[in-house]
Amino acid sequence: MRAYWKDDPADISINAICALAEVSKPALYRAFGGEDGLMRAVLDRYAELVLVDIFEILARGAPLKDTLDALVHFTSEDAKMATGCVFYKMRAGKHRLGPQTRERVEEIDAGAVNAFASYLEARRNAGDWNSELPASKAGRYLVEQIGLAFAQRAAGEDPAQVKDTLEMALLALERK
Amino acid sequence: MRAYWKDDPADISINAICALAEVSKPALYRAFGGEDGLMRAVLDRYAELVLVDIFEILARGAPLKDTLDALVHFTSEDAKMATGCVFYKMRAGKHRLGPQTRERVEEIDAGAVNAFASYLEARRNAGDWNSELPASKAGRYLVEQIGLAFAQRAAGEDPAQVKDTLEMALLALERK
DNA sequence: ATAATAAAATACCAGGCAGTACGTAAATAT
DNA sequence: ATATTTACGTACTGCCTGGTATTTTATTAT
Repeated sequence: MRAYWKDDPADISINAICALAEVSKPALYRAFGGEDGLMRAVLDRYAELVLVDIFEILARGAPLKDTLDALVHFTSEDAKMATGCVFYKMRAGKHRLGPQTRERVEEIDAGAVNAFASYLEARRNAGDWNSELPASKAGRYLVEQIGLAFAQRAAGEDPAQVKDTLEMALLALERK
Repeated sequence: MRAYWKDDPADISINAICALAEVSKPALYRAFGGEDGLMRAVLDRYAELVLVDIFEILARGAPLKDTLDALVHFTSEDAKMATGCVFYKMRAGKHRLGPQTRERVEEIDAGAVNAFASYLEARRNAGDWNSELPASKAGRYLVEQIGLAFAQRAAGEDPAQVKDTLEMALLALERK
């Protein structure tokens, strides 16, 4: 997971992972079945270890501004996300994934859109979000913009600039 | 160029290109020196064949709304961009590029930010763009958002959805 | 027509990849 | 204590990669 996190999953070979983990290759194959199984397992672990933080931010049910601030901070400033996000890295190279990993990526993607949409809908009912935008469209938009920010971080861009871009993009939620 | 355009440059081998172009491998090496030289040459050709259209849109000096509409249409609806943009594909996998191609990518990137910024500055002077945003920051923002849209197209997302996302993102230019 | 030269392709190189056959060592069963 | 099973790593497979040495083909000079 750490290797996939620091580098691009597409650039890390099974051989390299075995060396890093000090595990024999057959041991890895016995445990995970193959590269697809390993990546799927990594993604599952990453989801419950890291992505859960994002869902937790939404679950607080805080006012829109606070929530967006927290998301912006987590995405563009949190030190542990300095090399980007495993989920979004895999999503960016979706066509290279095996079937198991790909399916899991799509599940998480859909789940994230949904979680954002539900949160926004709740804020709309709370009178906190005044927009004619369908919540589902806004949820999709959030997922994409956060993905862009993580891609920028993974590319080594200045966190301040990543933050600028993301904050600008999120202005669209308050409009229309 | 067509191969890099349809697929991800990182997924197209020199061997595959030689087969597609019906050219022997040494012939390709004589002409371009290597993979880096080939990609750089492709990028140059692509710039004068396709990217020029974007710069041409800006050069018209049309009102902001018209220009943004044209950019949105070109990015999210133009049929020839259905598989994304060679430049942005290379930029997305920058760490995998050779030195020549990488340098050219960075030049084009900087040039694009500049062209957008200059255009916006001109529209500000024309009283057409009322924003406190520094033009350079807005230029960077535009480059990133167009990149996101092309990445979505390359991933096969519904053009209508790509358009939605990009149009939402561009609202940020009118705000603040 | 033949010899020298230039151009171009075949066939190869080392290295890395995902994945596995197989021999060996450890643990369990009798 | 011995036989059987289970776990495990070495060493290998076939394949593909970017890049090139060598041979063959075409052209030019004599």
